[in-house]
Amino acid sequence: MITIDMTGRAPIYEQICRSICGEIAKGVYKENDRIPAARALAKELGLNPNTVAKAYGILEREGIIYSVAGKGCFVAKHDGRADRRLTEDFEQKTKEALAAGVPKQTLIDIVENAADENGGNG
Amino acid sequence: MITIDMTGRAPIYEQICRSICGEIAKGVYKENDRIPAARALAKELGLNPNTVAKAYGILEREGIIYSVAGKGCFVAKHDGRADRRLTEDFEQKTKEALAAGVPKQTLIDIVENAADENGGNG
Amino acid sequence: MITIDMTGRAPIYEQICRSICGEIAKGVYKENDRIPAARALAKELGLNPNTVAKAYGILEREGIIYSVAGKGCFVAKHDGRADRRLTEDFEQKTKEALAAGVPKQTLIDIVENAADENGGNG
Amino acid sequence: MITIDMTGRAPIYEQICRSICGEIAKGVYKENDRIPAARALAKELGLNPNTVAKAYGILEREGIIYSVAGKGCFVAKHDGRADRRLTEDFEQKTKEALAAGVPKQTLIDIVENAADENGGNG
DNA sequence: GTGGTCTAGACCACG
DNA sequence: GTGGTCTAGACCACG
Repeated sequence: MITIDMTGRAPIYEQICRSICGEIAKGVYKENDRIPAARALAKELGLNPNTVAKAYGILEREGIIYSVAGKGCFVAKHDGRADRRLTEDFEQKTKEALAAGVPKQTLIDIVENAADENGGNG
Repeated sequence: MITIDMTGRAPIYEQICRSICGEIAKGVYKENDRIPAARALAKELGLNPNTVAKAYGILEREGIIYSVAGKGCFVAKHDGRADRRLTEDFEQKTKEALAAGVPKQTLIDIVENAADENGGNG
Repeated sequence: MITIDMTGRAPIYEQICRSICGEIAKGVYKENDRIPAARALAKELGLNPNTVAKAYGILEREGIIYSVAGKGCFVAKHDGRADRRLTEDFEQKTKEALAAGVPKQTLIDIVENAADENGGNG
Repeated sequence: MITIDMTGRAPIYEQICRSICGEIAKGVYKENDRIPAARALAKELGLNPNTVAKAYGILEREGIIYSVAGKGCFVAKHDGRADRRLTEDFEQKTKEALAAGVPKQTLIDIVENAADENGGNG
């Protein structure tokens, strides 16, 4: 399920990238699975087709998906890239918080609390 | 020590806001302490005075500092706002990662590793 | 209708903020309605675009509006923030007057008289 | 009792003006009473003497006090000017709120609530 | 000297 | 076209 938050501060194309990586990481989209056609997804989400195309182009350049002319886009061989993409921002913000002097334990507490609210997953 | 990462994606004024909040959280700047003059800080960092002024204006509107006409800007009464500002982004990214299906433990491992690299603080 | 009093002592950007909150409070701008483009409004009011941008930036940071890249600014979910903004100064001045020893009834009389002059609204 | 809020947004000289008008309105300073010497008041409040001098100059120009060379400043004949000064800002903010569409009754409620908190005076 | 405001003009990301 | 950011430079109130 690809969802977009129009009110969010993250660019839409970036949200699409992450959303697709999330599905790959969760195993919803497996290796060599076809992902939704760019135009169909754009229509479904009410987005400009160029925006979805941009997201797919980025994922292809990153080696997370590959495109076959006239066939569509497919999930590339798994090597952790999709998973890493989901934690990149988190890692960046972790470093920033630590650099600002926030104690490690404070961050872990935040993760624990958020996980509890999220339904005890993990 | 207020520092700016010109290569970073965060706006300069936002980095200034966070940097000052970090100093407040660490106790470097205490209640009613004067923070650096906007123009002096701009000169020191090689920035336009308006950029620093924007940061100070935001911090004042948020109640983290207050300005006294002709005197400068000072740290307002402590109430955790400065500390919260430092972990807001981290919390947001934590939620996004969890929502994307990243296991809690993966996030904690990232925090632990980053803390080690950061000098074992925490 | 967004209007500015150039002779007033309130900063222009603050007048814009309040004016927009007034339209929201009156229901002229409803949830998810688009507010005027910053540049168009600046042109209409004879202001520098930056001044309007400052107002919009403040309203967004306060959660009263949200911006969508390339689309414009929109009214955020209603939660009374816009309404509160319109009476904040009044409340502050009320407290100051009472603290200075002005009787409550004197203030109410002033409100009644002003309302009559304003066209008997209320 | 003349008091100043250094963290406040109102200029110090204006706070002095109002504070003295408040004492006059309350009858603490009566007609022809001598008000505190500018230099003494500045020392007591930790202010620049020029700031107090500016406030006294304004009150004299407004006819609220009069100065006698070598003797000091004294309360002028009562004619409501001091009282009006205390409600001027309130009246201004009342008009602004009404113009923004705030119902009269909302303002009266705010006055009532503030008066209750202020100790039921009025 | 200090911060607050505004104009002018430029560049950028996003869609 | 839209808002977001930044530089440059000016003027003002305040003390």
